[in-house]
Amino acid sequence: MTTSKRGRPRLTDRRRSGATPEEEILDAAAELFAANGFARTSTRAIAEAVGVRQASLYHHFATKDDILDSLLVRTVDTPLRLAHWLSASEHPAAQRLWAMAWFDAHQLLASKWNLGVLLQLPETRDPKFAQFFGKRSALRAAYVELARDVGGDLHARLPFHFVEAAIQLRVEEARWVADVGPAAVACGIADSVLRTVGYVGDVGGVRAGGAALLTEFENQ
Amino acid sequence: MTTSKRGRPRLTDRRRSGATPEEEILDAAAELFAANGFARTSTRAIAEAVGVRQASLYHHFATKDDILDSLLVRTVDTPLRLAHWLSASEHPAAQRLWAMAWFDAHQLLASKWNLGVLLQLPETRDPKFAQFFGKRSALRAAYVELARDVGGDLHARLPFHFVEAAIQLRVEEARWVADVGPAAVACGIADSVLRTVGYVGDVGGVRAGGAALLTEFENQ
DNA sequence: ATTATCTATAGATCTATAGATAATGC
DNA sequence: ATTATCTATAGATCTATAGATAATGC
Repeated sequence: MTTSKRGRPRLTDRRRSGATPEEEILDAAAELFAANGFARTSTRAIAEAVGVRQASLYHHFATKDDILDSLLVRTVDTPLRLAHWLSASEHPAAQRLWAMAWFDAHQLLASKWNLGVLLQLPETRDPKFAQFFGKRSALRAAYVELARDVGGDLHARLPFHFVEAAIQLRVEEARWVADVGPAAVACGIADSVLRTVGYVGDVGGVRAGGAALLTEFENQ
Repeated sequence: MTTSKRGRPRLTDRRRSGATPEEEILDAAAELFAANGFARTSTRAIAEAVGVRQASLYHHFATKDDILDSLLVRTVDTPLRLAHWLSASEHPAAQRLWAMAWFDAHQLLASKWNLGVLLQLPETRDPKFAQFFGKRSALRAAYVELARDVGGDLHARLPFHFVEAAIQLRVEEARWVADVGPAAVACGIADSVLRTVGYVGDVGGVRAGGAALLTEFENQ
């Protein structure tokens, strides 16, 4: 809570959320990268948003790329943990897929900044970000696995990308998302994903089961 | 066919497809913007891909932004024409929505370069590209209209963004898209879109009707 | 002594402009 | 004369490094 007072004092008071300088920098970078992209966000702009001099960032991150790397890994880590947890669970496949889709879509829609857009930045394809890339591939594979458990091979590659449509929804349908709420939008996406893979039963029961799964996951 | 020989000769032979220098530049820029993003593609890199000196681009385009602008407008123009044509047609709503989704997804998946990624670049949100933005909004609105004609308000905002999931499919599932083919993937997306808006009837007939609509459009 | 900041700047870009040049067309 | 290219470069970045400085901690 009380920030350490070691080191030369800053010229400006703290203004960013984040307990450590690293977290302040990541918070500022997340906002700016999501709004303007990586290449168009200068280290100077990040430093200004934090309230330090440009060169001071380099005490905490070796390069600008390292800042993006930290953000990318954070974005994919939680959904991937859920995917692993679900694949070990014994619940009906439809409930597991619904839970995965809802949780992921909801995180994309409701996180503080629209970090999802980072996933679509061209910079992200650089082999430099190998750790992130591996985790993202694992998440994609988990979606395909879940989809097959529900509906066989039918359209099994689509759910992952339909869920990530939430990213553009948040950019282009911001008003609507705010009006009906991220939870309702995530619910619509998860329902659609079930229909996409050919699930024809009642969705109401799946929703309830899926929601219960997520509560269990968060208390685990 | 025979390229004009006016002006000082180039140092290098022509190597890019495109009948005019403008089209050569757009082709090179499309490839590079789609692969590396706008900000990370320098005018020098575009010029090298064309086979001219960096400054020579400026005889044809006033700024780098103008190159992107031309590409953006092209990308959205054809789908928007189809949307207008469909809204004037009398065919069943499900066929019209299916045709729109298939055509748009197919263009995104099968165009020479993955121009769709341009739509998601952060640069695209700049008010500078107002003409493009207006056309894109019109296309989005047309999708919502079609979706409502099929299934009422249920998830009417989703189809447009599910179709654009084709962009990421082409980036991240390139192998699969190549294997099953753009037409089949577009078909899967269009089917899913129908299910998303609550269509529960047989899809086979809708496909045939939708395909017939598209033939009619292309011969119109 | 250690730490986190600061100031200053090197070196590498990158966009766009100015003006010269080498063709064709009239 | 007109056109499409070329060469050269101004001016504005931007990232990362070097080294000074002002706190705390031991």
